[in-house]
Amino acid sequence: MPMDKTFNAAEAEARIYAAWEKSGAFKAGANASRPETFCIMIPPPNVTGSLHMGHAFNNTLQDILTRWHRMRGFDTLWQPGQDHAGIATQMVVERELAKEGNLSRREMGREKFLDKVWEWKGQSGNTIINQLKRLGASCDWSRNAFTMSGAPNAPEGEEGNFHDAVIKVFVDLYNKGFIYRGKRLVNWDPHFETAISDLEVEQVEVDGHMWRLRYRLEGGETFDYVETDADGNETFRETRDYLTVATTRPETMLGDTGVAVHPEDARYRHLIGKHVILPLIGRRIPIVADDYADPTKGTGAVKITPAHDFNDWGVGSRCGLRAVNVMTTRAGMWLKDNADFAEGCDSDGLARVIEALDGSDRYEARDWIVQTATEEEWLDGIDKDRHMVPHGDRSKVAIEPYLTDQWFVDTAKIVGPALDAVRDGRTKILPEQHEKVYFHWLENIEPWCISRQLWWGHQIPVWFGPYRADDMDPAGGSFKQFCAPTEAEAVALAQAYYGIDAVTVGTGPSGKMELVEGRYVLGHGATPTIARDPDVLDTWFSSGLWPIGTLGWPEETPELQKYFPTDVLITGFDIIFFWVARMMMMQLAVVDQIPFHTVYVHALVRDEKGKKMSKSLGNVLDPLELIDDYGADAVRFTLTSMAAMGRDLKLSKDRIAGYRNFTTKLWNATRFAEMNAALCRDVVGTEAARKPDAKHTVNRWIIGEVARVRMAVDEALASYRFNDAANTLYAFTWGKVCDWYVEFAKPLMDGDHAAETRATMAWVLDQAFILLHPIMPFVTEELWGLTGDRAKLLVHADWPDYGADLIDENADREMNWVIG
RNA sequence: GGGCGGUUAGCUCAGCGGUAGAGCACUACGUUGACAUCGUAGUGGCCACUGGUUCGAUCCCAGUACCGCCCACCA
Repeated sequence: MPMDKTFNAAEAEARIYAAWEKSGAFKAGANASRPETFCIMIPPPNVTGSLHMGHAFNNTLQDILTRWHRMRGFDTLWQPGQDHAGIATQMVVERELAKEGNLSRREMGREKFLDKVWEWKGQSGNTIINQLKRLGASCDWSRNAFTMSGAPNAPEGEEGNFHDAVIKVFVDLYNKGFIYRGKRLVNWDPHFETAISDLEVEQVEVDGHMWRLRYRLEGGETFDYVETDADGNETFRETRDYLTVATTRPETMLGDTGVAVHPEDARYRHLIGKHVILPLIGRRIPIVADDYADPTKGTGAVKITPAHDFNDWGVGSRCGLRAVNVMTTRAGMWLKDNADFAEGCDSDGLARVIEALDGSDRYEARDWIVQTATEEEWLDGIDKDRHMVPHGDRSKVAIEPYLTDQWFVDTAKIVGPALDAVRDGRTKILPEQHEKVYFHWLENIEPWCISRQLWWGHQIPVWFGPYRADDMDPAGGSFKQFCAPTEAEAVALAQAYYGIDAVTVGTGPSGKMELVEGRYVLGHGATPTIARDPDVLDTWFSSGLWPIGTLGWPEETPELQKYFPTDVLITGFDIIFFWVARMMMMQLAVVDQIPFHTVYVHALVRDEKGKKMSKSLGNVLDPLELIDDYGADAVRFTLTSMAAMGRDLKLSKDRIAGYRNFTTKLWNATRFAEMNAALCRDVVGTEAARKPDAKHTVNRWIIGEVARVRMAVDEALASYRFNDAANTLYAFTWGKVCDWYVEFAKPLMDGDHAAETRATMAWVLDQAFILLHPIMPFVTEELWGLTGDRAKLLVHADWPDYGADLIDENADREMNWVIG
């Protein structure tokens, strides 16, 4: 039965993928015939996720490298898995619960909610895996990993030890002094009510206002406000009894504890040390000198709100200003029962703002304050102002700098080795331009806030208890920390610390301290209770351990010994900081080895206008639809051909259609060979891997072309020039084999050269299938199966290594004369 | 404010110290026995601009313009 005229991708792909899996073709070490290993760690997609174009691109490149190495006989592992994605997943599940009219997260409580999340993961967690299979990804799915596997509340079927690895690393880094807890200003997401890291904040330019407020000097004092030009000539003079400050967030004035001016600013320096009276509440706040105040900006005088602004926090600590928090975790105003806030305020003013604003949203408070300032004439003016406002990257709401206790990784202490490894070339980042970005970020690294006020994640393995009498925290107020991998070990630490066995575990640390003979001791009869920190770790803390965690660390598994350090990490530049830099730091800190020797950073897949594809913009191309329409091979080949380093790629359907046609072209060249009994199965004595002994110029020429393309493809892939590999193969297959060789071969199918031509054609096509296989595995697999008895071998096809010795210069010359 | 990238055919993009390349689109012709998801032939470019290096620059260097991105911040 003759071949169909086209490759039926829709029918064949699922069948072929199932056959690959059934044969174990993707298992670690499959087809290994040499000692070298090759290992790629998949960037774990969110377990809530579904395949988008970026995944398709990223995984196509990984699959090409993986298949190429596997075919060459490397002991190969492409390690798959998913990330639990704390905020994203919690968000999705909460939304689902709301849709179904369930209890809210808080109503159902932590344990029940986590059960729901696991349930949800069980239902939809395989979505992305199945989608990756449709792409043709040759991962070893039997090793599929999950960043929450083995967590205490994980259900049946979620065994694994990733959780153990995460907890062990936390404990290790804690004991080494690389992790600490501190009260600091953090980026607070009022929607999710959690701290987030600097990286999870995105600056969004918004139309806003700059309001100028007048703060009266204490005691009705006046001064002459004088402006001068560059030459020192007076340009303006006015007697004032106030200072004007400017702000884009008037509601924060309730937390002001100072006004800063530059120490050299002639307009104000004589006022340093005096006080102004905060409108509304009458708080008396000092005028302080600090370089932060820039005489050229605004009015030169800056209101200082240490509890709600990062810069102001710095000024406050330099100048000894207290921090007054006036907001709730939902960014409403917190004024009632707020002792810090009430301190130093006049009682009438206090009562008034509490009445008007307590509990109200920050933006309502802003409006009220502006309106009141207008009515009471301490609003100096309003300017329209377009400025950047920090937003949560998930919640899309404006974040608030917020004063809380959080856990931090002291990144400065572990960043050195990660910098050195790239500086000395043990790890290369391609394209090189990204190394600069990597260096710049790491050289200026800030402490990493790793605690999140979420439920879905690895709970922080620290239990709090009261301080012992002879070990009081000099700062006071804090709790003794017991950091241990398990509750039992934490209790043991506590027992040792308190010197008694009767330590209980509760929901809040307790145990009374009493003053006895000048020393604090645990109260008579009171037994100390310790309680675990309810917070969880930043998702990236666990995914930062992906390379060792997926290979079984801390156990010395054979896979860990064999495949670590891994070889190449393929990822988009958008997570260099989130993930790559942290994997470098963490692997080096934990096992003192680089996680991979090469980082290939690819560009983003964008829409036709060059915008990042995103659901909210509605400009996404769905790779699965494209696979349905054009076949996985066409999608893969398109992405590969556009994968030039360092430049974003914009997808068009026309282009994909073009590469779908390419698969048809290859298919039909094979069909021609079939009609002429010029396939491997037809050619007696021809083993696909052996070059036929050809005499005719055309045959000698095409054999040389095959050798050339094999060398070019290897060279391209070895240097990660995926587009070169694809375009070389395209030009070879279509431009050389189909346009010229098949045409020249037609008349040779009868006559003296018939046998050698058939053998040559069979060999050429066979080689084309092999060389194309990493990029378009489905159609080549199908063709391979059709053309010979090698179907079962195909997945393990041996990659050829012939070279220049197959090139026949004389044949080249003759053919070039004909082809031109 | 700091940094990075881009500007090449109508469109999307490769490339490169020495007659400018691909795909798509377009034009004309073609039911040749692999393929109309095709074939043959063709149209189409001062390679952003200005200087410099060079025997020679689209390519290297400097600057300009516009576009895009990243980081930091604007009280």
